[in-house]
Amino acid sequence: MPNAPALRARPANRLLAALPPKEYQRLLPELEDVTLAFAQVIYEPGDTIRHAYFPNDSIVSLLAAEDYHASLEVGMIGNEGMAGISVFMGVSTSRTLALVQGAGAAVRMKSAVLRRESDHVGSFHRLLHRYTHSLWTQMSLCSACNRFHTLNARLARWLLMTQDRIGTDEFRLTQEFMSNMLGVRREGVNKVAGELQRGKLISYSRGHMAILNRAGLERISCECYRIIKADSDLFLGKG
Amino acid sequence: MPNAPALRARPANRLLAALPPKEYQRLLPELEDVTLAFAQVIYEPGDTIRHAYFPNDSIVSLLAAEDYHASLEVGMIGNEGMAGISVFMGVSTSRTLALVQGAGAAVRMKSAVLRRESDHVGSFHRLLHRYTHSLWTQMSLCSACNRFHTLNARLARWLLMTQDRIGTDEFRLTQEFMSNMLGVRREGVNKVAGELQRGKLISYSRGHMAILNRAGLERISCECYRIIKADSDLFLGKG
DNA sequence: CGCCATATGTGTGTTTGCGCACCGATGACT
DNA sequence: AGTCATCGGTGCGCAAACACACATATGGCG
Repeated sequence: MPNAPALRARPANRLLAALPPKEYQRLLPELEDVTLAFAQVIYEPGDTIRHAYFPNDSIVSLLAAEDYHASLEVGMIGNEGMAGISVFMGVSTSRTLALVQGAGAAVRMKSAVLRRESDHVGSFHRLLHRYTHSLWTQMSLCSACNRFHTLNARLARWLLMTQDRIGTDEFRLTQEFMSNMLGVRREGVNKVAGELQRGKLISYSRGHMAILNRAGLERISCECYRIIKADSDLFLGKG
Repeated sequence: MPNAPALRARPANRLLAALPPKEYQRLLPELEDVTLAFAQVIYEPGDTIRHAYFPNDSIVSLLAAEDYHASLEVGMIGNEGMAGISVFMGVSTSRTLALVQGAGAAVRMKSAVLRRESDHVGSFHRLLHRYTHSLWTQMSLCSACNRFHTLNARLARWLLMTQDRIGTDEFRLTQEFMSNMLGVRREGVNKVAGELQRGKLISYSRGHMAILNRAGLERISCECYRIIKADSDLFLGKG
């Protein structure tokens, strides 16, 4: 068992951490440590989903990709969740593009194992149901957010959500990348990111982003950030 | 059992119809016939979900409502599905606004019964999982559709989806209502609906809409319509 | 050190949809 | 038959974001 995190008493992934210790111990042999590289593609539309990924300090983004020049993030998955939830719902081919938005560590589990372990209504099953609902809520909120809120507010929200999941003040990120997530052009991101930088809320250069003033970003961001975070924390709290 | 559709051999709702006959017979005593009125509110954010609704020829829309003047449809539920899927996922309060977009018949089931009947991994459970995934796909596609496609194409898509679920060429529908679904102003709907009417694709007057040329609408609509329909039909076929 | 792919900054003109204001038409109800 | 709330049509100014076209900066690599 070369890559199994056998010595780790408590998982870094909060979804796994919400499992009863006994359940987690049972899953442990099936978990494999992996490192996710920036911009790595996890699933493409039509792909067979071979593994479910539980990020530790990495981030996986789910994208609805219209074509090469029009994509939009529909879900952000960090240590509060899992990528590959379709498998749990009985569908083993991906409908969305899943790619690594923040490099870092994750553990993964074979789809067959996920199916086996969630094929009866127990702690794991219930947890995945709750997580599905949480991601669902995130999706519908972001849908409205993308429609109604200014790019300013949305960028701030997105940066906050990213920082929450990656856990550090600095991370790799280009304007081009952000534009793909927010479904706008790079020039648009340039404009509002420039404003944030001049306001000393963030600082960036050649793909290196730093959050300087979280409180300031929270003020600029729309309510969506708070609501999504509250819902996410709630489901984990109630396990 | 006053309102039970006891004599109905096969259900009009395709989700229920996809159940093995034996399972359906077992659920039958728990199903209650209801008539849903146009614009009736099924759930509001924060509401406890008391029933799950299986439309026959009615339509329930799930809305993300920013405030009174900014709402957006995030899911459309007709005879292929069920409103109240949150209950299945273990959450009994609604996060979205669910309202009747097309008046008609439905059957409903108490939330407690839904929980009981889906609390083990059987046909019903698996079917609801697949439906959850289908609605999920619809949500993410529409999210991108709302972002990238013209109002023209989106209105055509929405009308087609509505007609598929309501089953007739004519139905009640105002521009104001459409604007709430599509997340745009009434004036915007007026503009493109006027074009469709002049092109003899639809005809409408004072809340009465008629589809005159389905094929024409399909040409104008974006691909999203076809993709969503294919995915929806697929999951029911594979039941 | 110099090159170059990558990342960022900026300008111009156009389109889409918003906000507001208002008019006209009509169906339902008294 | 008259009233009135509802529904539909339209014009105008504005803001956001688009498409396209460049200019500039810089880290990494030979």
